[in-house]
Amino acid sequence: MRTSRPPIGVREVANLARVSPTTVSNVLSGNRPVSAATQERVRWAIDELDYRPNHSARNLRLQRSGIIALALPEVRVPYFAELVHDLARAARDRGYRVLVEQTEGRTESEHAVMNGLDRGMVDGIVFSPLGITREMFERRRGNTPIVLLGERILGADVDYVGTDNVAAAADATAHLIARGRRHIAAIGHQRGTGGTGPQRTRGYRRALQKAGIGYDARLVVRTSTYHHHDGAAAMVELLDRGVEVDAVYCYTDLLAIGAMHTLRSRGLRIPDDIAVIGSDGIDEGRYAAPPLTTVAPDKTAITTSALDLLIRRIADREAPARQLVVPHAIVVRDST
Amino acid sequence: MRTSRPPIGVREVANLARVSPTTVSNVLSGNRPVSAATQERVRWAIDELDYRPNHSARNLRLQRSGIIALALPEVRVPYFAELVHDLARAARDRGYRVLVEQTEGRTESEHAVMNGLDRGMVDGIVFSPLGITREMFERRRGNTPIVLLGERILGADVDYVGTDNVAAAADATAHLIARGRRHIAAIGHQRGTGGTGPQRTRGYRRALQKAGIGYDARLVVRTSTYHHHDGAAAMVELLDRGVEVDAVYCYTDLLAIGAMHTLRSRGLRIPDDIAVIGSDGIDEGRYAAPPLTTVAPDKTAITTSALDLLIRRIADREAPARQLVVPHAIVVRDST
DNA sequence: TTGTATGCGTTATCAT
DNA sequence: ATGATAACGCATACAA
Repeated sequence: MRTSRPPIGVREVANLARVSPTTVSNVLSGNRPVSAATQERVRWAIDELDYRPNHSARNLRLQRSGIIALALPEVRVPYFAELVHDLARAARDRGYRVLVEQTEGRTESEHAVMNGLDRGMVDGIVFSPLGITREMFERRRGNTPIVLLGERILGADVDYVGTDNVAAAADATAHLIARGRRHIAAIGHQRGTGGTGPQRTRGYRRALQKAGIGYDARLVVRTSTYHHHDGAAAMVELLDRGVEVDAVYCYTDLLAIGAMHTLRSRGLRIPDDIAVIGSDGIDEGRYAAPPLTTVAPDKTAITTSALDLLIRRIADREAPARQLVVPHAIVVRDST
Repeated sequence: MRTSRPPIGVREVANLARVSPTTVSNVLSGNRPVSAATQERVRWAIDELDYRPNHSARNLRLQRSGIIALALPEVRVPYFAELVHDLARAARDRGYRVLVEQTEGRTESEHAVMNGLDRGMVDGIVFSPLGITREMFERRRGNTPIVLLGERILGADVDYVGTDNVAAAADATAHLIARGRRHIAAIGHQRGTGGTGPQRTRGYRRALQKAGIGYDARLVVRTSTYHHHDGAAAMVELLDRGVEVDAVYCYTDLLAIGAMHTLRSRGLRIPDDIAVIGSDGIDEGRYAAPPLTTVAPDKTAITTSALDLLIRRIADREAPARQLVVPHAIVVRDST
């Protein structure tokens, strides 16, 4: 079994087919015309020896790896899992494979990603950051092409694809207001001003103001991450504050599902007692109890645009940076 | 900005530090002792030039890429997303990165994975197959180390990590029986005899038999995949068959959550009217309505064992193949 | 402790 | 249409 054969390279194939390595290479790449007869001999030899090109050598020569990295906080968060899925699909169609790099919120990892990982390991990076600042970006070393997702670095000269977080939050909140709710809570705020959290809080406040509803800080609950349990815990905290609440806008679907878990266990009816809207549009929301209303970005647009920008940037590093904003839409289900 | 500097290699660093490329290499790898003074000069030069080793070149030389592939049907299925997460974490600790290869159930993709993808692209593959047969394995070309997950190829000389599917199914069924249920359905069977589906059906039947409960084919529903909607649809079909049912064993948690969705929309109470148990132990189950009882494999054991086997196989391709069975346990929640 | 020379497997340039 | 040769950037065997 598993007998270790000698390594087969273009040379071995060339010898067997009685041609030069160059010709073998050309048969494979189609870079130069090769006569039909020669081509057949070469293909036969390739098959005979079960030759397979060596990726590393080809990379070294071509200065490209055919791999792009997708850097994100955690794959096990469904939104990111779906992102990996979509991007891997789109990438495959364009001849790329996807390496997954989890930052898990570590600043050190985010730095490493910004600085391009190892040289030659990937041709480009699609990066969904948590806490990248403009300063971090500008101190960036290495010139691996990179496209930022979700979190815009204001004023930075960098390719970016995302949604309008402020508008999305305002739309979500307005949706609840349109449903007749007046005591609307928000779950998912985070400290700082740059991240998506604060942006969403801004949209939330904007919608309240537009409707003439006063802002009550006790209705805004911070979370450290965006998992189920954060949403569940935040909802417990919110209820325990004793403020009147008849609706909740959650900054991610996972938070919303966690929050609904708490509501159910407290015997509260959704949406009768409290309406819930999430944000992300993950599949899990369809099967939640009740099915979750959510403000969903056009995910296909995100992945294909990100890939397009990245590939353009790989081809031309001097091209002007582009910022793309993809549309979002409210998917109404039973939770509101 | 983005000015394209000349490429920096060991040579450039060596020149600036007034040493040979060898010494630079040694400073980086620690393979040979280097005097403190020299070391400092080299490090200074590295920093000065912002030198970063070229991955492709190093790979070509060392015949290793530092990347392992995780091949699976779909990342967006939570069980697999959690697998990616865990494996990526474990891999990072051992100096590997993870490339995700989605087969999406295509036989052609599974073949490609079996045959080792491109030579030199990855050092090894962790493969969670859907429809690999023993014959496919034995015709396998290429000798990229591979570890199979979940689905055992009987009699094949291949490294493998998985659970005892028959026992897990029997335990799940027995759990329902212990809860006093007698009309137990099964959702998730698939055609054939080799896959995990048929194995679980076997365990299900075994438990029924042991309890003296007759087997009724109308209680077994096939699904083509393992998504929410398959579970929901299967449950609709099951209820429409008009057979008496007081419990359901679903072959994955996603199926179970989909099934519960149908039950809720039909106004059936869980577990009062129908108890539901799933299989996988995904996080989503905790927040389902009601929280889902499940038979969960020791996921940490799976990922770390798989990685151990793979690394062992990378180091020694002649080592005897090992089959590892990791334990499973029933996590009791409210759905039963 | 450090340096010189070679080759990993491939493709591009320059020749024929 | 095909071949000889060099070079991608690095790490090692061999020398000093």
